[in-house]
Amino acid sequence: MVSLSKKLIAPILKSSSLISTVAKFHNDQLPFIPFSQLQKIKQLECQLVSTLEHCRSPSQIKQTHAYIIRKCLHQSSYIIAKLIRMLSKLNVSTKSYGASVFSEVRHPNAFLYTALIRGYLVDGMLKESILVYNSMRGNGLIPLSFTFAALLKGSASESNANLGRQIHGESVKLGGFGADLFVVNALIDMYVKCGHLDCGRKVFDEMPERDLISWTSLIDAYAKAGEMDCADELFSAMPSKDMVAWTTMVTGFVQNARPREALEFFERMQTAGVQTDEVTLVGVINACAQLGSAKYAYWVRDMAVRCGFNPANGAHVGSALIDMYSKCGCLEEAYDVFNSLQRKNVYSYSCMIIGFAMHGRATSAIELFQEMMTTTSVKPNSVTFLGVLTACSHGGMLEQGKLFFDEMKEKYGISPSVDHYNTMVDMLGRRGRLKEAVSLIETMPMEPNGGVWGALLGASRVHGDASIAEAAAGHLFKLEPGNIGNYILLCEAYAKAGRWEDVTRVRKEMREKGLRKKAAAACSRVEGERGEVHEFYAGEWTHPRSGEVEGVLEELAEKVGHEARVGGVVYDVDEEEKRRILMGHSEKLALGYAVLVGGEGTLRIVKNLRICEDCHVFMCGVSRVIGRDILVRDNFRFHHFRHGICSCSDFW
DNA sequence: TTAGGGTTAG
Repeated sequence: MVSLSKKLIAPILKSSSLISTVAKFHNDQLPFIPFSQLQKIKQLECQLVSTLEHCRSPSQIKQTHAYIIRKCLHQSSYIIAKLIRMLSKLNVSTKSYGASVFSEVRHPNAFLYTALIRGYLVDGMLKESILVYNSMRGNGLIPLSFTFAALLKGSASESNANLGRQIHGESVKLGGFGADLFVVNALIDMYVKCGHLDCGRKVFDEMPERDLISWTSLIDAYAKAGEMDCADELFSAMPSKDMVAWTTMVTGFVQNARPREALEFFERMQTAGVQTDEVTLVGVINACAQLGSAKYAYWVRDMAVRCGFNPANGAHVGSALIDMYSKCGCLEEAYDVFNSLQRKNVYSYSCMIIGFAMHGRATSAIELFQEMMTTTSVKPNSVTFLGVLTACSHGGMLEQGKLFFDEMKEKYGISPSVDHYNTMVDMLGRRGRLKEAVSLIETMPMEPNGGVWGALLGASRVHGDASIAEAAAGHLFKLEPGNIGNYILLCEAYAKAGRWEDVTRVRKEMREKGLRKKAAAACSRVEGERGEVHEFYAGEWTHPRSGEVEGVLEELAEKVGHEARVGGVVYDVDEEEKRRILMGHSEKLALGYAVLVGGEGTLRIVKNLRICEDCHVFMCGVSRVIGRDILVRDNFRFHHFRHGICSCSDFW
């Protein structure tokens, strides 16, 4: 790297006469640079800028900077702007280095001022960048379009729409940038990021001319706001669509948990002959992860290879693949991808640790974490610790987990988030240490959320502690008034403690509040014979083969000797009807279908809600009688049923 | 010398 700099700078070292000309000019000993030498100096500037562009570390830049000073070119706005930009790109704070380099330039131009503004903005120092802007104006310089674009971006990052509006006004008044696409696109983006999508849309509608960027950023904004219909409408109206626009739609559907439509869009994109890049691929991979279908997972890997991507080279694609394989129940494949990665970063490690944790492989997760800490320079972040703590929780490793929880703050300076507390409550609760869980909640520096109280309620239910369950449920009823699951958990806790009159009271309360299980919301997916995905909804016998599925389920129930856990049914109906409702749970329908079509190997079901106790018991039994492993992914974790036993040790 | 789409979470 050093030799590269020397090679590029070598011609400058030889041109001493030029250098003395430049020095004299900058020291006001020369009124102007002779035209014959001007071209040559411009060439030297270009060479230095190119050298800077090749720098890959702050020390290389500092070295090059030393050359620049020795050759008296540190007065060149062009060179110094590049230098500040590169420092910023390499995460050197502008305040610590860029600003002092800037201050040595006696006549900075608008480019250099803008570079400094952008440097401060990268560091999140909006105030300082405004000060630089003001001194730029004070020196009589006219800002450039991207000066305003940068300042608008800065206002967006502080969610300061008023400032943004002011800056835009100034750009119109001062520079006549009223129709400049850079400025107007930044304005749209600013409004959107400040949460004023309607204002962004208004600007868009009033634009005399729009480019791909105007369209795409608005489409993305609609997608992120959950308004896919509006996004779709805009996309259709777009006069020409490129890869980024298509990808925005694909990832938009993924962000809104609509993986099927994401894949449909991707198919349309390919039919339209649009190229695919890593970003598109990450979207498609995430869609497959959401579907949880192993077949799709293999399809996407083949496609990636066909498109010429080597997952081993791309951190984004690699991490997404690890996550997808874990979520599709293919842990071995996830680990293969992980091992094949040439460069592993905190994402790849975290994805893999979380993958192990999800599958109950606590020891593997912790070993991987320790490997990361001892053999690499990768620094863990809060998500890495979430994975590690989840692993401890699922693996019942309480003492180890407590140690990690303390260390993450003391040793690594990562303060625990509400999610970390959530995991700790789960970990303690699982071991029946309910009082300790309660005191931990009391020490939380932030308000406990529904997850924390839910973990406590779930644990109280399992351990039959009705009074703690009551307290937790009290908080949950306020935080999540429409969530019927909390009422059910409380009922179960009462039932376990034999407090039947309380069970009746809560059920009555539920009826009075008109709480009903949203039947259509529960959905399970399973792959058919050819890898096609079948969806089943609770209580809906609409699948073309549901008659046969019903028969299979009845047969299985008999073989297993299944006794329905009717306690979980909150409808006020007779026992027989309760049994029928339980038999119509989506994961059972999916299971029945998979058994009906037959096949070998692990049977994989993906559910969008937490698996209920009756289904859990049923799956245990069925795994025993059919002699196949059943893998159910619910919204919390994996349940791996084998020979009548589940990997979650019946705690979830 | 500038801009739009992306990876981890019970």
